[in-house]
Amino acid sequence: MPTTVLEPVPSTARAISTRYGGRFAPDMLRNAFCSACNLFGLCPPCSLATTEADGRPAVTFTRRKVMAGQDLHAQGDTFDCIYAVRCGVLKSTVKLSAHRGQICGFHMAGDVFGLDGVADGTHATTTTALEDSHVCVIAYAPLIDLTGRDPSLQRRLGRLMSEEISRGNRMLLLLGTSSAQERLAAFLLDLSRRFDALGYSARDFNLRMARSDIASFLGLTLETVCRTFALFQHQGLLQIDNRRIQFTDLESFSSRFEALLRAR
Amino acid sequence: MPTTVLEPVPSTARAISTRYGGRFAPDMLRNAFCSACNLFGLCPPCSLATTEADGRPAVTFTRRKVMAGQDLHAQGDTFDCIYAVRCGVLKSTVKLSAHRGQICGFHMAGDVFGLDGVADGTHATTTTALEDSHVCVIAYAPLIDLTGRDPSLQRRLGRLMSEEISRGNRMLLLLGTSSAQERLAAFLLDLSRRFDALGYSARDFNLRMARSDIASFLGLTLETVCRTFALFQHQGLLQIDNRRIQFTDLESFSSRFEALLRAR
DNA sequence: CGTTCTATTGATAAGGATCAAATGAAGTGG
DNA sequence: CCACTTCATTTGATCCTTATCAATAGAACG
Repeated sequence: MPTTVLEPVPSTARAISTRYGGRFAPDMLRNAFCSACNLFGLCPPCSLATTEADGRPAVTFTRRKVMAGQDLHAQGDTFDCIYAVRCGVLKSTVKLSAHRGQICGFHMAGDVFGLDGVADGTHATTTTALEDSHVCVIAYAPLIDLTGRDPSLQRRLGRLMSEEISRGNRMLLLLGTSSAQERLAAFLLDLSRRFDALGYSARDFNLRMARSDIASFLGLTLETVCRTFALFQHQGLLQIDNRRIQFTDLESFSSRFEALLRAR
Repeated sequence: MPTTVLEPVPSTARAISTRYGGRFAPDMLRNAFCSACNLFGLCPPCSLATTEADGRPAVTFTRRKVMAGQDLHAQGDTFDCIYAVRCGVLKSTVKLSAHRGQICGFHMAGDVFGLDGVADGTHATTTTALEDSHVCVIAYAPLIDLTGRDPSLQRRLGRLMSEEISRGNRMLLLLGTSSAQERLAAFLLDLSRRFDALGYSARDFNLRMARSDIASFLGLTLETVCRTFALFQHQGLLQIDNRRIQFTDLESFSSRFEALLRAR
């Protein structure tokens, strides 16, 4: 049967975990249903269609817990598996040196990541947990074997990779052509949509990442991110209290910046 | 047999085609060997292994000529095929509006592109020829069918997509963390390496794209690109004459900027 | 409750954008 | 083949956004 295993919510969890290094944020656990995962149907515990004729699981599959601040894998590590987020949030960074790097993505429940390692057999990014997180670990080789027998899986993997290419291109557009305000607005709107898709509030949520992470992701400095938050607040677009964001009017915020992006 | 069909070099071609809109640049034709193509082995005319048992070609495959300045496909067009460059150079642009866009890649002989369309069945970019170009057009659906029977093709397609993801991430790093000098240097070094791989000179070549294209690709203005070229020339790093680039000492140029990128 | 990260805010500087004008290259039609 | 048009490139002057440097305030954690 398709079981949608939920991690037990630790009873000691605080109402709102605002800070990096906190325990599991309960709201990120609530919706960690396999049915919302982009690999739904692949993991033995959450799918009907993943056992071979002889009853063995078709895809090698494990779970892994990553504590806040810990690396799931580092750039240069041998690639042999991809990941799906069960709960928590992680970031992937491309590093050029110890002092220069760029966060190229944040991963939330249901997101699949690690496909950049397929190209040359080593991970091209370092992935780090922003809060205590659980990931599904899917060995890549057996997964690829399975695609030979399962065209729909094949299509889904292809779509996942393609989506990642397009997402990258949209990020290039953002970094190449937009102001700090536009970048931060686009970032917030993306987050908002993703929270919405997971069943949380789209207009009231807690950022899971530090200002410096947002800055790196957007190609800005953390001071600029701070100032731009302050600006949005002064303009009455949103309320910000440390990591909590509350949009005054999400619709108008959204249309305002989408118009801005389209213009010029 | 694996035939390496070459386009005939038009006898009227000028010695060096420096300008957008010229005829085929002969040096781009010389090495349009299928063996150097990233889809080598897939096209009936250049491969042994692409016919079905009944003798039909396994992959639907055509050629297409794109004149300088013309679009091969536009953003939003229905996706049904991917492309490989036979000769010429093309650019892919993500557009947000008529006035805002970002070039996210230049494609040269042997490059495969168009995989961004797999995700939602429409092309996510507009691809335009910078000079008269020939591309191989490979229908995607039959190609995917074939991967079920050809694991090595499957792996190659996966690697192509993954490589594209990584390339995007490296571009994000460049746009997010580098100065104009670093961006232009990285761009020139990348071009140089690609020309080298195709058998051309790595230190003396003609740019196939306008300053404005380079600017868009690097997230700069064309004036900044001009000034940065001028700066490199004043520093004795290279000679530039319109679109012709000649490196004084490619080794030192390369090590200089790779050190710069790693530092800070 | 002090230590250590993280976030905010201010002052200043610099890199690149913008505006503007001139020069140069390529293509066109007489 | 030349005058003319058009588009690409170069260079200059100025402005503006964002980076940098610096200091303070605020959260989290042992």
